[in-house]
Amino acid sequence: MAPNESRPAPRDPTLVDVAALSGVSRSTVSRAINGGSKVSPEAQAAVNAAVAELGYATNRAARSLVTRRTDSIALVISEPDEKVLTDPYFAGTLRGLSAALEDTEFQLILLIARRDEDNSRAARYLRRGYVDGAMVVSHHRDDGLSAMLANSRLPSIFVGRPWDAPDRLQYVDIDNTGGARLATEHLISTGCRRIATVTGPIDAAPGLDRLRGWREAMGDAGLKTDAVEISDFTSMGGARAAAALLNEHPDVDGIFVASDLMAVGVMAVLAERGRRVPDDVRIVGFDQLGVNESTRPTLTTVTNPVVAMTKLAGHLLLDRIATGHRPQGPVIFPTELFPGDSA
Amino acid sequence: MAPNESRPAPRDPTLVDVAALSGVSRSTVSRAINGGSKVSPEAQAAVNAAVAELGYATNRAARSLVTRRTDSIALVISEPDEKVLTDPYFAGTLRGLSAALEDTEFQLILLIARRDEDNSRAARYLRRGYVDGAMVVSHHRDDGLSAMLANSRLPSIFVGRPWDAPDRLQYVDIDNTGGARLATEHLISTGCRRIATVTGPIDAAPGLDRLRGWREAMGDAGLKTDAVEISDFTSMGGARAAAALLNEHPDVDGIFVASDLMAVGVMAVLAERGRRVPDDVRIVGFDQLGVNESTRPTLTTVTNPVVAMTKLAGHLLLDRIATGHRPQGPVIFPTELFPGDSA
DNA sequence: TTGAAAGCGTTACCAG
DNA sequence: CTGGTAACGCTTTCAA
Repeated sequence: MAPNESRPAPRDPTLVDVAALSGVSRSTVSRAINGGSKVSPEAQAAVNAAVAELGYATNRAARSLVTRRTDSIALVISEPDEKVLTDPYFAGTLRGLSAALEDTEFQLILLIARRDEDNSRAARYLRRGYVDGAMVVSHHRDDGLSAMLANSRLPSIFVGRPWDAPDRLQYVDIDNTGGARLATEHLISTGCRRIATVTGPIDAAPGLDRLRGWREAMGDAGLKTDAVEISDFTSMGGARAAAALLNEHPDVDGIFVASDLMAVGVMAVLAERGRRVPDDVRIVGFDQLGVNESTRPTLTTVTNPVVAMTKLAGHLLLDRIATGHRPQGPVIFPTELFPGDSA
Repeated sequence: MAPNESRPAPRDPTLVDVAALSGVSRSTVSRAINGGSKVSPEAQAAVNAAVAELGYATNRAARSLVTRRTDSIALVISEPDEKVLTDPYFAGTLRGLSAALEDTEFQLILLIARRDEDNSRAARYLRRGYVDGAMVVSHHRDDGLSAMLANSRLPSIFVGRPWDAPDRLQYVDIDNTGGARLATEHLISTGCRRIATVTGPIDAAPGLDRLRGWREAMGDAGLKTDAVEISDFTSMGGARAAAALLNEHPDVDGIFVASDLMAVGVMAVLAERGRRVPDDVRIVGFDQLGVNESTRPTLTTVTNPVVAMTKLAGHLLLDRIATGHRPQGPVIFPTELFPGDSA
């Protein structure tokens, strides 16, 4: 090869190249590539062959420019404290959405909205039209996400009931209240009478709902509902809450901890103070995302089908994007008590 | 408003609109928007005002079409077993990269490459040119990622030494071997003589290197290196390994566990079998990503600055994308022993 | 069923 | 420093 002829500009193949090689027009190639409606079998075959031979891949930007779609959807995580990202719950949402997008052309764009900075960064991004849809998997009262999306044309779905306009926004959720009831009733049925709860952040729905479930069950049983520690879904937070709890209510004999991660911290403090689980204090957690199996004793907990739920949420979102349907009512997943040795 | 005049096609504002409003040409608007070189202060101001008034946002697709950049970078996670995604390590990589992209126009595209499926899915995606760069944060011998990227023009960076062509691929890493030595030497110095190790997967560099560090330290001290359990970085895996270990080597008095998550499982089994930590068996973990604080006793471990490391990796990658420089040599972060009560 | 042609909104080159 | 003009690669009418 002559030195100067050897580098014919390593340009990626385009539609034109495919058209040339397959002997049809650009238009036909385009149709063949997208679902092939109104394309003769011969043309289709020729195009397929050319695509394979050339290693052709559509230029998303060019397509996007004309279709006005981006083929990408955002997973929005709004967390004030970065540490929280450590929760296996988020890993679950990632897996669920990832699974839903698996056989599609959609790509997953991760949007982490730290609240301490200008909280509109994520909102701005979403509004700019850089994604075809948004799935919000964590969201707090003051992040403005639900209000913004309720007033936007961007298809969205919340995992967990949104703070504003839950009637106009589509969401999936688990039965947090029911799950918390289940947990609390289990403690009651095994003989606990002085039952406390360690809650998640109460500026978000899950924290609030699980607290409500505990209250309801306690009320129904005629038990006092004064032993409440508000925490943050982290294991450190759980430890702090447990310490406070033992100081203020030394007589507790059961604790409903609103997440397994917090329960780890609670159990550690209990062990430190010489309280045996379940003999002295019974514990029920919430989430069943793996950590419940690695505590000693293993944790009795409430199931939380995050992966299935976010996968469904992903499908619902894709569906809305494709059909343009209006938001449907919420889908609520049931929860169950998951047996362990801590209660 | 007359019914028919009231909907003037709610088209997003474009460069043309901005140009019209600010009284300059499209070209000038474009320059003003991108770094404003060769733009008079007046023009700049006029454009800024128009942009603000119109709420103009660049159309990424159109820009991408001509610049041939996508302004997005992929975070690639290649894990055979989905469960592993639960590791706080991944949350750390997400935070690090996310932080590096924070003040840029780049978006983070998450690519989860399950290995059981056609393992080329991720590779194909990367090769198609849909991202400007890739950061691989988990990678195993058979996933083909390192070989593919070594032969590709796509700028990439590995977090953790790549399996193939570590000399041609850029990477950042922690001193796994050194950290493991540190841990093991600490066990030795506190009097342990029968020291086992529970390793990570040995088809990936961290698992291998931490095992090597243990071997070196043991060899230097003239101790036997036969108590090795190969595991998988999960806490369940750690539990299984511990059970096997206690059966085969009941006389162990120290264990270097290659990750804190596994250490949780190990400690649970130890507790079950009535072995006290640290009195009967001393434990040192690896990672210090939070879980070390929530075990009882708290875990002595080795620091792993994932967030800082991935953040730096992100900057290095952006730098390469911007300048086109060739891959630099690796950057290795030192590790330290982090005190706890388990050793 | 096919192809020609007209954009989609931006950047980049060049002359002024 | 500025503005005109030509791409960038694709989809989508509209005729044929």
